[in-house]
Amino acid sequence: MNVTTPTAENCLNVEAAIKSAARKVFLRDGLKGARLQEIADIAGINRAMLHYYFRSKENLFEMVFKEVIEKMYGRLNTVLRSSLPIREKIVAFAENFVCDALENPDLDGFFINEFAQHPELLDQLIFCNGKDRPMLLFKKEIEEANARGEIKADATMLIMNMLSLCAFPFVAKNMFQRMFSLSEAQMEQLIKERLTMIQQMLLDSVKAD
Amino acid sequence: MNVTTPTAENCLNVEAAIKSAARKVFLRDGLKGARLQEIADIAGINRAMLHYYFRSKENLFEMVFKEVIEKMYGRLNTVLRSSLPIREKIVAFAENFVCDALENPDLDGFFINEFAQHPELLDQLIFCNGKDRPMLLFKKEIEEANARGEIKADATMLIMNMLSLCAFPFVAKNMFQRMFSLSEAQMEQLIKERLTMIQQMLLDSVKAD
DNA sequence: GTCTATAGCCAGATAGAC
DNA sequence: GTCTATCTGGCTATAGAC
Repeated sequence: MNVTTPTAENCLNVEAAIKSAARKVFLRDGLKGARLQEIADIAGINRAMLHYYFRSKENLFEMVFKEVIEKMYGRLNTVLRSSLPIREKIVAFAENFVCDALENPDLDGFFINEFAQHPELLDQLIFCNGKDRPMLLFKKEIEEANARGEIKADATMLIMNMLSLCAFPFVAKNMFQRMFSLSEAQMEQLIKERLTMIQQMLLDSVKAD
Repeated sequence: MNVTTPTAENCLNVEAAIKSAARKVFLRDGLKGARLQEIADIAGINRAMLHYYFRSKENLFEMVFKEVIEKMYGRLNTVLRSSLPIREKIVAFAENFVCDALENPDLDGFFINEFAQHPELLDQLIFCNGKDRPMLLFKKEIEEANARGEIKADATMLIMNMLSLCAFPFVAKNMFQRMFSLSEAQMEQLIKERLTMIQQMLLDSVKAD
């Protein structure tokens, strides 16, 4: 390989570096909190280059955010579109959600915060892009399983409980770590052990009795 | 009453107006997101006056934040320091937490976010002020109830579950409302109905079986 | 494509008249 | 105590040389 840096290739490298850096910083600090200087530093370029490749901060953010949404859809759909029976789907969802979140610990907090701060932006991305909405499909499926008498649960509440139990420890990770003086590793261990318990809680909560 | 505005009284009024305005804006937008201009507008004064009464933005924030912490301690201690038996304490905690959160819907999200963004600031306020830590006392109480065989539950996990089920719907309020197309009133109604269910889930989760 | 320099904006903080 | 005017700094964005 020659070192005469072909333009197109360079371009891809730089773009990839920027996107990677931007994802890191935006996920940690949010739209308002992120600084272009830091993204440029991490990507190994200067601020002017950021504007050359992506016109504006919001542009860059939107791109990162869309990727995060895609990732979320991906991990949700893997389970929710499967043909598992309802109980196993609940268990698989929790497993899937928690394991993915362990790999991207900032993701849930980022999502919740940006949603709270920029509802208008997120509306478009989530509801107006022609995609199905995994959670609404799942809600329907729960209602059908109810009608068939397989489970007994209010669909909206069940989904709320699933997301609460799965996501909150990540959203409030800092708080819990300090509250109980847990190291990073201990916290991760705890969340892994907790998975079995919350799966059981969720199953118990839909038992027709 | 004369209208010749006694200084001291005026001072109190202005200070109270500022604190009230600051609480509103900081709770909604966080430390970084809040604008002094808006706080001044709501308090009916100009920015210069803010700096006259409170030296800096961070000063003002700290005051508001301390009040929020006090409020939290208040609502937690009411239940956690009571002499209720452990099961009833769990039920009462959930009821207390949810009802208080309904009255201050921004509070939980504010707390979680600021905690995530400024851990250093919060350490001092929470752990170094000579107060007891309600949650740690409660953890101990759970462990003792376990030792006596009254319940069977890991203390840390139980507390995580309690906080997750109680707080997450408020933290992710926006998301849930849009996900299920719920109005403000519907969301409030849902959370009220949900209370009984999460109390039952928590009780089920500590049943010694 | 890459850089330096700078424009332009906005927010927090301060000076100083009244 | 209250106001207007201004300073200062940080950040996004752009102009223009190379």
